Amino acid sequence: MIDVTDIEMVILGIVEKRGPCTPYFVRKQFEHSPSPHFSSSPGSIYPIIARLESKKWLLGRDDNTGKRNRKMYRISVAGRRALRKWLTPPLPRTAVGLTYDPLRVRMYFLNSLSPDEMTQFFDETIEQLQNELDRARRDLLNYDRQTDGFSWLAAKCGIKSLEARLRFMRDAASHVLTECDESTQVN
Amino acid sequence: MIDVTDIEMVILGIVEKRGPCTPYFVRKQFEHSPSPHFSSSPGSIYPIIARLESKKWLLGRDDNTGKRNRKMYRISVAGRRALRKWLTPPLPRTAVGLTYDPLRVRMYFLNSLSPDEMTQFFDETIEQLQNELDRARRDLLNYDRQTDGFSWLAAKCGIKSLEARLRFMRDAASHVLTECDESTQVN
DNA sequence: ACAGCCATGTAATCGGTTACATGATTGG
DNA sequence: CCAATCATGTAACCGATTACATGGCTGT
Repeated sequence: MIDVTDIEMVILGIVEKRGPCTPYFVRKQFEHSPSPHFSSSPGSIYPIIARLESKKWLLGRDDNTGKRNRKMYRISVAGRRALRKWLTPPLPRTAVGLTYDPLRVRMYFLNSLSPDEMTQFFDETIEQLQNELDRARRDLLNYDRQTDGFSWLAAKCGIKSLEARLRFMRDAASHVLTECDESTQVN
Repeated sequence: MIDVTDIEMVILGIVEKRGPCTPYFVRKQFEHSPSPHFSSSPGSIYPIIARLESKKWLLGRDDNTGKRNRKMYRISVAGRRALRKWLTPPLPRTAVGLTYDPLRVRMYFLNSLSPDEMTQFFDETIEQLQNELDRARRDLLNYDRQTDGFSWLAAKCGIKSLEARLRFMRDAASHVLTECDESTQVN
């Protein structure tokens, strides 16, 4: 019985940030997001928007300006209040503390691999990370820092995070692999 | 219908890493983990261990050596194979790409706050981050780098990640707040 | 004509968690 | 003796996702 979920607040935030919009538009925002965390499928978005409407945080009305049958949603005062509450410290520890990192958790179990497989692990993930970083840097160019300052900032934050992981993996690779060399020499 | 979930592999990995153990022991590992991502409650752990047993990746047997009624689980050959497959590149994009960061996503919506509230946001989260970092650094001392190299490495990775986030938040704070000052002066 | 996008929604499922429930052992 | 910890498990729930289903509009 959690108060609010992150995906609820993200959807609410999108409507607040981009102004009144359709569920379809929200869906596209998720689809084009560089972060793959949330699904952009209709079955994921529509029920949550319905929930937000039942909480009276989003107000929906049928929009018949065009020919198409579509529904516009705008944020309510209560919705804005909920969003600001979610943004206001103190944030829950789960929001500030260690985030979940699938790479980190794999590293924890890496001694289940042979030295050769470890080498492969580091080589390939470093390359994949480099690709992700390149992509993120290209994405950053899509944001206009002047008009969309916080989108730019969040994107930059993602890049910094990827950079840190890449740096760590490079360091770890050289440490782990030289240690393996040493033990090979001893044997 | 996902092949395997991360929590399954983490439990499998713990049994592989620490040797045959009880569900209770696995539970305590989660409980004492610095990463709060997975729940350590019985209702979370026991069903997953049962699932792993039904997949024949874990083999359980009643252990009556002591007085207590407990069940020991060990990893099977197939289990070890599954674990190594999970660790072997190419990893899924979701494992290598941008991880979900509750702080980053909040930053994306930060223009919903007033300048004062933004200041508060940065000040308090920076302090919370510093606390988390201190805690993580203390935790690192519990790992013996020699005997438990990859546990140490993973912990270090978590620290590096926290450091990167803290650095970013400090930078962002000064940038955002000086910009606010400028617009105040202009008005 | 028809592919592809706009646009909306539902049903079934799935994985995980909370809350509940039980009892034995151990240390102070 | 009593609190804390060891130790196991189940039932109900919950939120999110996949897969399914429908139909109109648009550009080629």
